[in-house]
Amino acid sequence: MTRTGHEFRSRCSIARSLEILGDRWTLLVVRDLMWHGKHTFQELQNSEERMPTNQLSQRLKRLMDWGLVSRKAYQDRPVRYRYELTDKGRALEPLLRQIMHWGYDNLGGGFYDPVHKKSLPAKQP
Amino acid sequence: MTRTGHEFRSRCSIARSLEILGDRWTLLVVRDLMWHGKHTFQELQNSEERMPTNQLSQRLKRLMDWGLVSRKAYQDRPVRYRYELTDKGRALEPLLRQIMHWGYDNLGGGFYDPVHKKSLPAKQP
DNA sequence: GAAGTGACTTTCTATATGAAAGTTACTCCA
DNA sequence: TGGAGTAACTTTCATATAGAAAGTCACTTC
Repeated sequence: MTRTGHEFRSRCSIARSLEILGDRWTLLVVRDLMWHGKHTFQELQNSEERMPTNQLSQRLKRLMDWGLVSRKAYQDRPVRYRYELTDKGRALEPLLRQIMHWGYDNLGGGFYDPVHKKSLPAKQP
Repeated sequence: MTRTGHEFRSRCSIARSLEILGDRWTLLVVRDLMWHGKHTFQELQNSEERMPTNQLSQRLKRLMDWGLVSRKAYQDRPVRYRYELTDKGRALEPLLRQIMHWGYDNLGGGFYDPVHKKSLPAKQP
């Protein structure tokens, strides 16, 4: 399913995925929606990495454009939104786990997210 | 294993991984080294996506800094290099497969790399 | 009526991206 | 002997994106 009006730079499905996911923030938003129970704009921007609000706004827009995230108003006057992953977004879970796994094994440990929220000892090479 | 002098922005292993891999090009270089038998500078920049040479140069440097790629001269006068994945780099294979898989399922098909080099029919949603 | 809250948007500077051309150190061929 | 070719970069430069900070809007609560 391609977004209307978008031309991919390549026929490779990895290159295509990277056009949407290939930056330092997008997958952190997905992580927070998937595992950390963060669903409002405020909650998302209060993550450890402190994403700038303009980027968060942009990324949420892009994720919605591509159908990975949807939102619905949880109140009117003023309208406020709750963001959630769609099926397409939830399908990123194995990918997220692989990234986490590689980082944990190869970049000196760190948090290992969905399993425990605490730090595990770094693997000794 | 952290690179000397580098401060990660977060303790999350996903955020850490994205500091190294989170852009539109890096994983394509890894893909080409891993599956497409491309090992020289020239071969790498002749990929379908036509990565600019300055970016390729930069990315190879970063990948070497982090120990995901190594190179050795395959000739002197003038010296020319052959790039290869290290174990740490090869450990990205499952991640690459997951990205490919997600893209294939969710972005209208495209090439499905290591298995066949030809296009498969797009999955109908 | 003043302060607070949530969800953004705007502004601004710095860094990164990408296209193109240039450089270096050769080899090969006429 | 000199001109063309080749591989691996580096440099230049215009444009785009990133990131910090402050501002806006539509309320609610004290």
